[in-house]
Amino acid sequence: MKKDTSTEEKIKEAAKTVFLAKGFEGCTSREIANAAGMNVALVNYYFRSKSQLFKLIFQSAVEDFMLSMVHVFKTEQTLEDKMRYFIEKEYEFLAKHQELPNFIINEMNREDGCSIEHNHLFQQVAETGIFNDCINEQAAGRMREISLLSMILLIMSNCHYPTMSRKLMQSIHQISEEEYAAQLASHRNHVTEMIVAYLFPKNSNNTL
Amino acid sequence: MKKDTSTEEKIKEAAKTVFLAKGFEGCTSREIANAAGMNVALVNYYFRSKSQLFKLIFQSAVEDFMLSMVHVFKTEQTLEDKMRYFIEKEYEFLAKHQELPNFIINEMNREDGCSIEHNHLFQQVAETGIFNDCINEQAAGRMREISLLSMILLIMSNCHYPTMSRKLMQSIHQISEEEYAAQLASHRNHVTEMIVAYLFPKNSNNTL
DNA sequence: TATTGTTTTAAACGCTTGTTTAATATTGTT
DNA sequence: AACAATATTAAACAAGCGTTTAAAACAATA
Repeated sequence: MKKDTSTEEKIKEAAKTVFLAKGFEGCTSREIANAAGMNVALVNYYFRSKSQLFKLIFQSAVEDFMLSMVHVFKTEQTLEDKMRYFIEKEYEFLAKHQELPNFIINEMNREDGCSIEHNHLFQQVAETGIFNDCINEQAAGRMREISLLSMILLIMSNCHYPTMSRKLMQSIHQISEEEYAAQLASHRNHVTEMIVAYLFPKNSNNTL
Repeated sequence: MKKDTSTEEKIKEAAKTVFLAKGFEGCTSREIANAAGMNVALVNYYFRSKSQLFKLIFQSAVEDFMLSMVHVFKTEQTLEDKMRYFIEKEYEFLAKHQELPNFIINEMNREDGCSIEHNHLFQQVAETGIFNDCINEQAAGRMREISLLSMILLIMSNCHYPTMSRKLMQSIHQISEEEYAAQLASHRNHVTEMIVAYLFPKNSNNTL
């Protein structure tokens, strides 16, 4: 039937690149078609509309995010080590997908923008048992009493924001892309130690 | 001469509201004109073009940000108290200007987007002596050795991201706007204690 | 009141947008 | 080889975009 499956896939890939870089309103259907080396009409032939194609890309972007989370939380380690490992992996992941956090947050803020189908994705994270682990450790007095929301916020703030604000920080500090990447690596250590020390006060060995 | 100065000002105010909510590409000249209760042509009559008007709004938004910073750093307190006070004021400020962080970061990432004129604004912050204070305290061993960039990143991450990700967090945790605002208030305390404890290890009295 | 300069308007400009159409090229099936 | 189904194309569509125009309304001055 299909002459070449790759046409549909090529458009999808091009769309992902363009949408992630510029957002829904920041690009055109023709731009996506050109990036895929295809005719404009093919975008709608395969995906009905620009919005529909965007929704597809958005959902898969959210999934990418969640799965990178799930992978870490499934490992067998102490909760503290999971946190350390998670932050490490998150920084690695974000180095490869710089635009992702901004992309998702922008889209959620846009009117008529996409939203995430809550049940399916969040359940996967919950199934790793990470939240129960936290509650148990808190009950045992080995972890600071803190809401799940605050804990997630602490971690995501310190992982995502440094990536999202790259251009802003480069501008403020007048440094190159490479220098900032290097700074990020050392910042990751600060973030890890700071968060772990705060969440697990008794274990922490504060070294100046 | 001018029949009513408020026409120009009304357009500017409407533009600020609309641009902050939707970004440059997310709105139209007509939308701004309508929000101001004016004719489309008047936007270009007073501001030459959509882009020129946007640049004006952008610069004033960046200035708002910087000035709220400068105000805090000018106070007479210990460095640690300045940090506490700064985080407090930043949360207050962001509660009133929720869209600001996202607005600035998006604009800096957009191609052909605005950039901040570095010298003028950053110098004002530097003139408060905050950076010298840090260097001095570090030299005296009262503050952790950490780059200025990392310090700024720590603070901004934990202040800005919780505001920027409001919609995302509401969606993940299935909570209302009011509930999230309440959570933010308690999160601010965690952030303050965590950062202060990390930056000033000797002074910190970790209470679980 | 007549004249000037400024402010506001409705309409139009050329261009780009997302989407559709209708014709053509390509493939798979018999 | 002939036919049907799919894939691809160039062209067109109406709608919306930022911007300009040229005329009208208004205010100030003399």
